[in-house]
Amino acid sequence: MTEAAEESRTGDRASDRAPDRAYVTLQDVAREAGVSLATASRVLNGTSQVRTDLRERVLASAASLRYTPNAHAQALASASSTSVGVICHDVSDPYFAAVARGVMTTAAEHGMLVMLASTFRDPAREVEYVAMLRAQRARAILLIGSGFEDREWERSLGAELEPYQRTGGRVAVLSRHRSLKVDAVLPQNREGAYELGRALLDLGHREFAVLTGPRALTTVSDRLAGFAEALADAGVPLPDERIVEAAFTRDGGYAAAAELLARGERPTCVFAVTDVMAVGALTAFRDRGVRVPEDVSLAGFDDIPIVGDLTPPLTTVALPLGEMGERVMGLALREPAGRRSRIERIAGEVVLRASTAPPRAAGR
Amino acid sequence: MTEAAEESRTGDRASDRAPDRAYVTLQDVAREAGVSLATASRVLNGTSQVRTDLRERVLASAASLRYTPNAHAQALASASSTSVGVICHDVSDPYFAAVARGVMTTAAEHGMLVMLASTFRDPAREVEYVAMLRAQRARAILLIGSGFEDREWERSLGAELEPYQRTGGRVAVLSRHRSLKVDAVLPQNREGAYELGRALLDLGHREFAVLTGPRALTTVSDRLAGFAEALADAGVPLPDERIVEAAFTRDGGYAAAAELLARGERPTCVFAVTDVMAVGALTAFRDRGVRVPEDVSLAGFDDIPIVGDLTPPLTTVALPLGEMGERVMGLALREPAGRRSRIERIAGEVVLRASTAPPRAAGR
DNA sequence: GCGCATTCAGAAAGCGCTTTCTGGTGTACG
DNA sequence: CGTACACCAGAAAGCGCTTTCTGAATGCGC
Repeated sequence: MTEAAEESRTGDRASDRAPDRAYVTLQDVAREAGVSLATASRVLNGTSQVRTDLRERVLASAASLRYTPNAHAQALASASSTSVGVICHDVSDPYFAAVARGVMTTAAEHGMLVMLASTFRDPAREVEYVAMLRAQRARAILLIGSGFEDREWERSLGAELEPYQRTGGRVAVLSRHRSLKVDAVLPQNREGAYELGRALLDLGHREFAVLTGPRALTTVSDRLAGFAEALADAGVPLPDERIVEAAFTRDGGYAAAAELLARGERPTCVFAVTDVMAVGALTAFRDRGVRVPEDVSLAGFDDIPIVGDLTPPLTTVALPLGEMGERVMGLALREPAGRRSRIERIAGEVVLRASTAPPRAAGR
Repeated sequence: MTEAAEESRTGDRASDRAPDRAYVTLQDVAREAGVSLATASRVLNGTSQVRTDLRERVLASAASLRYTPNAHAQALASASSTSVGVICHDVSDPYFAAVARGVMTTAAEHGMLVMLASTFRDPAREVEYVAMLRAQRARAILLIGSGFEDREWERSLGAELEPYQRTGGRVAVLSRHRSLKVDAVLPQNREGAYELGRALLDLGHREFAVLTGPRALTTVSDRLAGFAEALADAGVPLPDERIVEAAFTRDGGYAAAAELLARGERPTCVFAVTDVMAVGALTAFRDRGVRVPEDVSLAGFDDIPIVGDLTPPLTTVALPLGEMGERVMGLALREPAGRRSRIERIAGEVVLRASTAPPRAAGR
């Protein structure tokens, strides 16, 4: 308190009334308005009625002092926070970027701030971020991006999430996470892939290959299973050597396509489990003089914004990415309805574009 | 304190020792370890020496109770926060996504959480977000994305930022913001565009058009100025009707290219001020049967990851987007060196790809 | 006109931490 | 053997808010 004296001393030559160093606190506002702390708080939060003249004095002094409440103090005192956490694999992946856009739109509508974390596909980091977001008392935690089918990982993630939920935290996921009892938005990966398979069969293809990411990712295994099922139902084989596994990225797609050609495989149609991988595959084919769709048809999954601008535009299974983000955020923000976790299924729609065509008569 | 009794009462039938409803607090850890609050805090933060046996007891009970510190309480008590705010126009724009990736990498290295806000190019929202981040006592605020050349906006943004900085907040920007006294990472837009212009002139082009975003964006005006200067230096005209302004997005690029053709203009070379616009333009040309580069050469700016996968791959001015994100985050985290704002300039490098070629002899 | 319900402002008790300040040991030194 | 000094654990004072609790006015009914 001796400092207060000093402050006004040094301050009398400084700018008008701005405290030279420290933040403006609610206390300052109350003092300037000549009311108590409690009253100032009530006015600013509209918590309860306050006589009009006091009300206006508080508002005026808050404005003139450029008061900003300390969100940490508010969070601490009211045990509620105004931010949500979102964990994804990589913001720069167009799939996540599109979903994140939807998430942020809905968050903004609710006045929420989004804390975004990228795990760069490191499961350990995912668990770590959950802990950080828990520490921040995030209102909700959103897990965007495929789960891993890995017992140990599920266990440690669950161990972080469970106490968080028990103390009132909301959790919602996009994509399937086995064994996580949480609200979820589930793109119908299996069904979408099945229908894509059907559509490609209808075009006349019988020689398929698949470029895939790590099968431990639920998204990968679901899409793979759906596609394989479509072929199986039609009695069309999908030999193991026609399934090439690589990183779940553009470069992975490039590498997988290159590997496929290097193996001497010449399918008439290639399915990349994500558009991002398909983009890489497309370039790999181009670099090696394999024309799409004349020499090989190519299809992806997701309908990320760029695929319509590729040459040729990519056949894919369209998912409403932005809407998915909005819905998962919405789920997390809405009051939980009882003990059961809510599930929202999102259907994918096969969109045939110029990257797929009937196979050439000779089959090459 | 009467509750404590009740708690152990209700707790004796419940799960092992987990408090049924509330968070585990440092108090709980201290009690379980049989030490004082202060000691527990010191152990967990390594603030000062603590006798080994006490140390271990604290660590053990923290682990067994799955204690997570309340970040708000920490922030309040220590007046320092562990999160930084990032404001961009739109996460789903590949340019921002790439920069954001770099930002998050560096943030993660420093154990910082990133609060990401998208303004969707609404200046008012930008100011609003600064206020929110100020309330959150973010360690630093990063403004990613072009500034506006708009006096009123600058004034109100400055009014939010100034008190924030005065109370110890760091601010760093990517792109030029007139009149903001802050640390900055500045891509050399003008110089890059100048050199791109030179390179295109060297290919033999003399008939140019430019597809541009709103000129109030500093990034746009800088690139436009640099490009125009290169042409002027070579005595090549750039008539107004060859400059088409549209939204700063992929769709804007599409619309601008369509408009250019609709005007009956037939330049031999088109410069889109960003790759994102160039992507749209490329599709517009394709849709209208204008071949790139046979009928018209097309160049962009930024070198976003996708452009190498387009057909044809796009000539552009490459910027190290990820690195730019890392550097702006680094600037914000590093101790300010005196009163002066630090500037880091980032040079762009012209990358000629297949989307540009010498003009056809006849000039169409 | 008096008692009681009803408003509404202020006092004060936390929220869960960090960080002084205080005081009790143990060791080294005169 | 007593004093000085480290060293380190605990007590307690906040950090800036929200929210109960308290109490002083006011308005109303009978």
